Amino acid sequence: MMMEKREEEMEVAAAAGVSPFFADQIGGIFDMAFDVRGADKSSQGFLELLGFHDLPGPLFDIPVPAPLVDAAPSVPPPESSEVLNFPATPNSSSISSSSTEAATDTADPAKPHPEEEELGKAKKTSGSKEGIKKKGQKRQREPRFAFKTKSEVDHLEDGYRWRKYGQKAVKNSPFPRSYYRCTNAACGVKKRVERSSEDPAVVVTTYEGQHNHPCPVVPRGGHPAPQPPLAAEPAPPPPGLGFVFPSFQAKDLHFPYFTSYLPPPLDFQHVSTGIVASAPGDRRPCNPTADIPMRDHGLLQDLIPSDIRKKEE
DNA sequence: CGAATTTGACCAGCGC
DNA sequence: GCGCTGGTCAAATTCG
Repeated sequence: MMMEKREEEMEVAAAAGVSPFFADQIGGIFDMAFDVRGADKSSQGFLELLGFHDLPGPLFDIPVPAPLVDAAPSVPPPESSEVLNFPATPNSSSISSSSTEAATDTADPAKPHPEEEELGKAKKTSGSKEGIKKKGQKRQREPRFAFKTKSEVDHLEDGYRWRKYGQKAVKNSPFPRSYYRCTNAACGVKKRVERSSEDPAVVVTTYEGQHNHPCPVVPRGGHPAPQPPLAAEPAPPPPGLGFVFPSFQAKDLHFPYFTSYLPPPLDFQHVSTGIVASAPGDRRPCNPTADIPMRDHGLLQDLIPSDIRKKEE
């Protein structure tokens, strides 16, 4: 319906914004964008939103021969941004992202804070744990962003543990949409996973909210991801999604045109082997790669490399 | 036995 | 107001 419409629009816009960079600069391997509406763009970069606060230099240098998921149009949508994304799970070969529903305007002073929303989240049945939403108050949404991944598995490993709490059939799609919530009781992050009706091989994952805790990082069915040496210096859980790259080494990854941000959540162990946190010390639990001094350009800094920004300026 | 998943029901929001 | 769809709950079921 309308939500669907909106989502479609967002996705299109996302795809549109991506291509120029990805298609030309990295062979069109990745094609993604994030919807960070609702986030404070002026003070919080996308990576920060994700939990990537201190990212190291050139991030990735992944020889990814995989095909791209989406073709890339050209005019970047005004409100969507693009960010790298990577194959995450075994079988995933390529990724693309798309912004999704507008995370409702957190800018609107009249509307409650995301946190408030959590509390006020309407629970139909009275006595809900989550509280009761005030009447007439629109449901507030956390900033969201989505990305597409060409993968055989629906649920991509991102280092966090998720509990599935629902599944719904999606209109105009033969594939159901699954709803997951972070298993950390204090963490309200959610994510939706669905397959693209257009390309069944493509999994669309939409994250909503930010993790407020360190990631458990214990990739399913595998060796625990090499955790950064945090023991001596436990990093506080970043107010971001805190996506994880359980087992990849930043130096092994390099994306010339996207050196100031990291891609979202994904398990790189199947993309690049032998990967380890690139540097000890100041590392967050879920983003072993981290150290890139980031200037505050708001969302822009996360999306467009400085040299590109200069050109555009 | 606890945790995770499945699944039907219910509610909110939106367009008509 | 009605119908449709997305999103969430929670009981039942399955899994480890």
